[in-house]
Amino acid sequence: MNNPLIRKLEQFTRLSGSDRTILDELASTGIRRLSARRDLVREGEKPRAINLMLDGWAFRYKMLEDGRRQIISFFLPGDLCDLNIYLLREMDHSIAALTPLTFCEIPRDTFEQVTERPRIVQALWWDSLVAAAIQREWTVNLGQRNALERISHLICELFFRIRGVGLNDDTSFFCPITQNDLAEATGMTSVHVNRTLQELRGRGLVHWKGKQVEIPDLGALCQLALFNQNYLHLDREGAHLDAND
Amino acid sequence: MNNPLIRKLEQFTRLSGSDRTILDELASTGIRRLSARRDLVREGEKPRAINLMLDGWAFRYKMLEDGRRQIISFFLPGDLCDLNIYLLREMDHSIAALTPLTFCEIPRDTFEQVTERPRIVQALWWDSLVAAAIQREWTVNLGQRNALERISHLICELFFRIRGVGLNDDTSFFCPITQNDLAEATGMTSVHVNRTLQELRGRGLVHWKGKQVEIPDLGALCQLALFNQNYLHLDREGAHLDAND
DNA sequence: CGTGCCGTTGACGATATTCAAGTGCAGTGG
DNA sequence: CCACTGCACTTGAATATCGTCAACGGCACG
Repeated sequence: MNNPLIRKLEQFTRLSGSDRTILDELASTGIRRLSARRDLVREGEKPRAINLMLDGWAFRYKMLEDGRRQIISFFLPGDLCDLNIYLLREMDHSIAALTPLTFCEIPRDTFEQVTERPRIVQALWWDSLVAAAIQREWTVNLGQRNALERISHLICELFFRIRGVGLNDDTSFFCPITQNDLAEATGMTSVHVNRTLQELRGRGLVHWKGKQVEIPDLGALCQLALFNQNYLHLDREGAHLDAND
Repeated sequence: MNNPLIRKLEQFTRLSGSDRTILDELASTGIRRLSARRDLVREGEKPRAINLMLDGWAFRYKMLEDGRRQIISFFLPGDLCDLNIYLLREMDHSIAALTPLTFCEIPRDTFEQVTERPRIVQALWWDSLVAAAIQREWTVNLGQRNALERISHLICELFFRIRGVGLNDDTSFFCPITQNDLAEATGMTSVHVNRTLQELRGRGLVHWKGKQVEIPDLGALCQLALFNQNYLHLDREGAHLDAND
């Protein structure tokens, strides 16, 4: 099986054959499927297990009492949600599938097996530090960037992350986000998202057709978005841990 | 010494005498002082150590190339920044003192001593899960709430967090944030922050005089802010781990 | 007694929202 | 095959929210 978690972690450090075996076992326990737009996890529930996304996209969201909804983050294949989440009594947010989704629920005990593997543990730490950095960058995005920059920045981030697990296609990638989702993720209305995408299309920076997003000139888009990829920590920072086999 | 980290962690679980001794030793190594508005950590630097805030406030921030600045989070006494941060090659954000600050730099080796203590390790995990939840809530705040709700929500959050380490004063607390800081934290201009605070004052919900913030009716403020404290996980969720001594 | 920071105010303008209606397209079922 | 339905996307006009610019007052500090 093609394990996107391995692919992602190897952006940090090269894993050994036995490391990969362990991660493959991890990713084959408790596999579940869910159709699009269904909740995997609901706010208020007791957390059950660690979820690992294998195929398809998902998103974290939170609703306000009056019905407003904010998408807090996107989960791509290879993404883990909330290591050690079972320490909490109840979830403070929900997670839903964006597409038909294949994921696995890793029980606490199973997960603790990988604790024996220092290289994997460090790679997982790297991953959660990056996840935290992404959340911080969303704060910056929502707080400081205007509509055009904000949408552009999100597109850049998704492209780099998708490329990290090898699911891109040169200058384009499959992106199942609707304009309404984009609105909920960027804190704008869908009307304004629509107009902003038209502006990007008009400038020749992004061609979003259906679920395929093409970026003819990534450099130009990054510049417009004030996108600095440093927060994704993609420069093989754990190279000194590389396995030799 | 009155260790605010202990105070904070005991919102999760009761610690034993020896747990507290270890945390007191932790909080007495590498003590440093910094005057207000100076950087503790700069974007681009190699991370050195884990920082623990002991006295005074600090904040994380990030600057865009064109000079715009977003405050990403506030650090109060007892707050730790970035466990395992030394896995990263360079910092993707900066941290500065908001007031004259006393903090300690905990080297990697020193920190790893506490790994022997399962109860402390779990409490630290709880703390970092809460920190992540706070960052998510900021995303919701910036994305969905309007100016009045947004400022109110931030005030509610700060009050609950300050109360968690016992630094509040019944219905008020010391809050060294200027209107300009508030603007950078909430993604508004300082002019609009000013007008929003006047509105809150006019409604009798918040009296912000100098560095003292009074909240006459916390319930009413929470209601206006659509504030739900569940994300702070303050209900002693680790009570089953309580030490007996 | 300046100097600088913080808070405050007014007038004006830009950015984004609201409301309402309409298009195109894929999927469903007669 | 075609009507029907629902969803995603699109458009226009009116409006609200928030930003910009510029100026002023109070207060602490040197």
